[in-house]
Amino acid sequence: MPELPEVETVTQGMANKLVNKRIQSIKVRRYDLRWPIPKNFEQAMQGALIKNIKRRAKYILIETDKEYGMLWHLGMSGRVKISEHPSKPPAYEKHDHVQLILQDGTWIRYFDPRRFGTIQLVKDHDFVKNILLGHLGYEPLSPDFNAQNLLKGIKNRKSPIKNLIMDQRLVVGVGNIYACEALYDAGIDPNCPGCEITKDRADILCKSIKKVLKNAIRAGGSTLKDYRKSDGNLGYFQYQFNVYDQADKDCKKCSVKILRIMQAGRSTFYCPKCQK
DNA sequence: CTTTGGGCCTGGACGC
DNA sequence: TGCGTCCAGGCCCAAA
Repeated sequence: MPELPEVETVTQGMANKLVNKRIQSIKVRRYDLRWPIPKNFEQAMQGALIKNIKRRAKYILIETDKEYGMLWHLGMSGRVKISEHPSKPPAYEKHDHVQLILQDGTWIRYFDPRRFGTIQLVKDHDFVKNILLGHLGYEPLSPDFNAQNLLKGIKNRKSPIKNLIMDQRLVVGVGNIYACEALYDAGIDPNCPGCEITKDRADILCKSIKKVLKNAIRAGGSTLKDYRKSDGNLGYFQYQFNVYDQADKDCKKCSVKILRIMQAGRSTFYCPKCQK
């Protein structure tokens, strides 16, 4: 379920546990992810010192002192398991595809049933070229993502606004859940064509996207501690959705039933009365 | 150029 | 218990 808040939470959790530690051993159990893990992955990362871990869009970038760093993407079902304390790793579970063990005994695993995610090797040059300056749009929590720039991106588009805010080329990290939640918060009909969004409403939508994502990150940060104690998974937490997956339930503001429709092959949930 | 739809995978929920 | 169908949080790519 990783959207930006989940990836941010996972990234922070990994940074806390891994930075300034050295990789002692690596095991790739399955190479055939969405894009295959390179054949030289184990050899390339063996003995690497992890220097820094950061997020860009829904990618996790792990910088090392070697020629290559790592780029992780969780796809639809990817999770990161990490030991609470340095310890011997437990038996592998099905879908544990990659394991790293650090010199202090901390272990970390990439788990992904659907294998829509990936782990790649990247050089610093690639980080910039492919990720930072690639097709990816604004980071939603940065000041660059504002009403003016949002409007510029949608004013000539006929697509529904919901699909536009999920387009990585405009703004990154907003997936199906938070697109629905942000539009509900903003009181905007997800069907509204981009070209019909006014400057004032673009400003409201921008603020709603930031608000919803920040709230989710905060929720992740607080429940993360509890959850990690139990089973070591990072970034999967309960979040109280107002509309997502709430079809036929009463809108919290007006009690009208929440609708579920399909847009570009994805489910959209919204309140037909509060969202115009 | 924009927009739509299919595909990648596995697994869980549901109806019969 | 089993079997079929639908659906799922991302993303790319071909086709219209």
